[in-house]
Amino acid sequence: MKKGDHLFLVDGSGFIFRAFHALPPLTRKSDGLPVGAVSGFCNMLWKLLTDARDTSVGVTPTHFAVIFDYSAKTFRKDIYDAYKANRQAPPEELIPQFGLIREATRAFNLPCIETEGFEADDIIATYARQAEAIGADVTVVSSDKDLMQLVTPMVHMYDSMKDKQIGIPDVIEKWGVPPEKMIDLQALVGDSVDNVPGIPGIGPKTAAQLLEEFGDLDTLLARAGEIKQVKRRENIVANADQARLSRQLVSLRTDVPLDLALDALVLEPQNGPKLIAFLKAMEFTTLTRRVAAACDCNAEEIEPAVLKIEWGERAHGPDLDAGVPAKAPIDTGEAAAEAPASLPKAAVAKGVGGATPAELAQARIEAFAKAKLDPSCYVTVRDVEVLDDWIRAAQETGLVGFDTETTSLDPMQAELVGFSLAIADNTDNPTGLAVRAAYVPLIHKTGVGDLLGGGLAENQIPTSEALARLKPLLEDPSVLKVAQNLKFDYLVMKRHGITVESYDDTMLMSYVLEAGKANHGMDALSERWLNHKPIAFKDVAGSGKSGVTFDYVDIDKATAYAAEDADVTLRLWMVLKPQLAAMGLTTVYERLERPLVEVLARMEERGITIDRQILSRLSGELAQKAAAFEDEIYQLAGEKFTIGSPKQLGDILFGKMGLPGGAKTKTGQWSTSASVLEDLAATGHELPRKIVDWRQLTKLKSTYTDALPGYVHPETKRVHTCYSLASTTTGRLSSSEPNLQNIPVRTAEGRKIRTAFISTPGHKLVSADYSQIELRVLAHVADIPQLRQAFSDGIDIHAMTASEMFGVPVEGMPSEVRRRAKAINFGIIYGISAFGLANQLGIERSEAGDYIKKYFERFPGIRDYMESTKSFARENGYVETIFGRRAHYPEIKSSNPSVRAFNERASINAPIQGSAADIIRRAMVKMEPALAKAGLSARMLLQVHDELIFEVEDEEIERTLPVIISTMEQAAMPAIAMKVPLKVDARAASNWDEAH
DNA sequence: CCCCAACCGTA
DNA sequence: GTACGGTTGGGGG
Repeated sequence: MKKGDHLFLVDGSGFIFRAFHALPPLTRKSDGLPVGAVSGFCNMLWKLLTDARDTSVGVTPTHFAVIFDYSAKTFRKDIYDAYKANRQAPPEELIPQFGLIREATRAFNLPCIETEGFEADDIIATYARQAEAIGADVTVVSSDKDLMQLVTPMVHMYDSMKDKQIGIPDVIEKWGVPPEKMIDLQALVGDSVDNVPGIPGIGPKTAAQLLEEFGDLDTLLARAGEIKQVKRRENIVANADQARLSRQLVSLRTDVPLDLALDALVLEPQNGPKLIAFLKAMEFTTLTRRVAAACDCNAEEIEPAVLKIEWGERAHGPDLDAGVPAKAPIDTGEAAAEAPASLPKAAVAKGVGGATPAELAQARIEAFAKAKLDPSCYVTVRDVEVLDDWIRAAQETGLVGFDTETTSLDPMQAELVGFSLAIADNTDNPTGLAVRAAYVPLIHKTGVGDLLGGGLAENQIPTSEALARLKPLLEDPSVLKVAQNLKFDYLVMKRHGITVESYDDTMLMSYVLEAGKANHGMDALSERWLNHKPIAFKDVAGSGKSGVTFDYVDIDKATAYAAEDADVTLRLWMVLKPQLAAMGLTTVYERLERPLVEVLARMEERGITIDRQILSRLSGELAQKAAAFEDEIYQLAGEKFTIGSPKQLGDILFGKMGLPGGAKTKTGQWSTSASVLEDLAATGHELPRKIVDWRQLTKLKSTYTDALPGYVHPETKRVHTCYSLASTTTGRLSSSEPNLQNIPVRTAEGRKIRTAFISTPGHKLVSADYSQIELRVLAHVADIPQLRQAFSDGIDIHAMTASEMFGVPVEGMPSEVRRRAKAINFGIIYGISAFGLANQLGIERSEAGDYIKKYFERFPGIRDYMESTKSFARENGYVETIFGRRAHYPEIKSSNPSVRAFNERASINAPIQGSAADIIRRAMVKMEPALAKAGLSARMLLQVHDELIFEVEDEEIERTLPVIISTMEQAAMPAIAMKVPLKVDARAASNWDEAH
């Protein structure tokens, strides 16, 4: 930006309120979505962008941005708790328009800006002052008096509804003071809407008169005694502090940290088709025609955009990513990763009667708790014509419950046995909801006892033919597929060449709503929400020795089971979806859960190569070493026994040999845990040490070197772990079959197992891990100055802690001192207790208590964070991550002190662990588009909580590392601007041990 | 055959 | 002190 340029800053949030009240007849789209303010906004933008010269502004913009309020929580709230406290929730019709106006802004190819902790006005002030300093002209598109303090000879305001420019004389005319005195005037007058107190009995006229007389607020307050009017004098003297506070509240900040520099606001040419697609979706016919004419496009040929905002959604809580700047500093692929699915029309356009989202959700809950499932609506589909009818019905409804039946719970091994579809005929009237469902058997066999090996049962559509019909439905972005634990079905279908597009997952919805509170399995959800106990799998397929795979289940029984599953899933969606909106959790679901389904599915499908030879050699070595220990152990014990049995071992150690017992287990047995054995070893006994070593060797052998080869897939020859998206309270993933998130790394012996995880020829494994992400998150959420500083400066965080606490200089610090500080730092993350810290460090509990006290003295903000987190948890029963994910702790108020304390520690930990989990989730969602955009072929294989592992072609490694690193480091953006930088270390090698 | 307790691998 | 999953031994049915 240079002198003579002209910057337009639009107050987006202000516009919505103003337009809403100024345009009385409520404008609605055909489905009932209210769009009056959006319409006014679009017309205004178009006018300013095309012929600002013909308005009273009289100049053409060179730079342009639209600014929004981020959320109600700003620094002003910290100064004055009551700030904007009595502002009531925006009217129902307004709510969806906040998101739509952001979408409109992006459709106009304009940057859409908001910053956490600041109001739009502060951002506008900051940009305006920066531009002015360069010598550029500024037009603030708003008529809000709060912005009038910004007016100077270079900065004008513009009231777009009255087409009136506002300059210095206009401010004086309206308020009786020049712009630079607006702050003092507002401080005296106050603002009842925003709850700025001001001084009672003083309105604009009196304030202007007083400022005229005394010059400014400070002088006025200092010389208030000179005021003749008794009442007025008393009021001013009594409320001087209130006036000073008010001045603070109304003063706009001009030092807001900005993600986009002024230069990035340069006006870009319009993207005609993109804008037209949006305008068509909004049904703004006049403006669509105008835009089409101006950019020489044929509007007929352009499909309406799929709106990401639906009526009834996002009632609370902002979409943290709503303000993704059109020109993000780093292209994170955010747009590509955005929610593909939208509610089908039939399910959307209701609730226009004015019910709140919470009321809608409650009505659904009640309706579905009463509605009965009707198995007479379940059919078996045995020919293609009938299947086509079902698929056509699903296309028309735009919404279908979907479930696969297979021979295995492992999606990489499972054979597709059949699938089911559920269709709701009258979603507009949930009380009278009728769901019909079909099961399509594909490869069911004849009777189990059939000695001929169970040939195919008759009258089943051939798999290839059925899938050819199903594929267009599953891949149709305009039909929403609803499944329970979709990742499974997604992978099964993917292996048959079908990529499911547009989906929702009821398991993930439940997880977002109730993590920590409830089980998210389908049967439990059904009992909870539908008052219906579904047929148990073991009742149709048996279990254990008498169990069969689903292809041996009788088709009638299979239909009853499978059709019911699809029915239940669809009903659960009807109940859960409105709750997401009502609870303000739609964004968490759409940004952090749903997109991961396919990202994880692809990771699982890729798998990773392990070198079985290395493992088998290791296994032999471990067996030999363990055998040697066994001999010595029997010798020392004086008899043979089952070393692996804690009970028998306890008898030997604490009975026969008479060693002093340490801790007890919860069943009252003497504990034989490693720490107890280490303590005994330290007192000079030989046996305990050998037991510890034996345990390590046998653990490595049984859990890793022996077990891993069994997971190698017979065809791909790779190991395909299964990630669970919904099994932790905090938001972390978990990995199983095999668990690749607990491969040893701490001991040299254990690390050898990592050398068996290898890259394919011509490739390397790249491991990229966040450095100290949880401590960084802590520094961010608790806002600890020393921690923030240390991370910004790249200082050793544990040494810094030690130095703060013990006064030891970082240079030449004894390692023991640092070790203690490190244990304390970890303890803090885990919701520290003196007991736990003492245990960890092997010190007295009183000494550990002293450390904690000292720590809190040096870092009082941490204590504040812990206390406020606990009281939040007690009050609400849950805690939140920085992205709004909830973790529930229903037992936080338990009368059992140890249960209560445990829940308190967990709720202190959850926002930290969970925010870190959210950050890496975001990185994973952004990663594939980022790599694709850079033209790289790297494949993401594994996630280990703070680490991502990729397989990268040798020639691409140098170009890939920076993309991976920056995607991970920027993952919180733009939803959250972290107060500390995130740091990622990455390296490449031919095996996981060397890469890590 | 199923489930639990104890133990231990990871972040 | 947080969050997981896997293996083993051992008890109950």
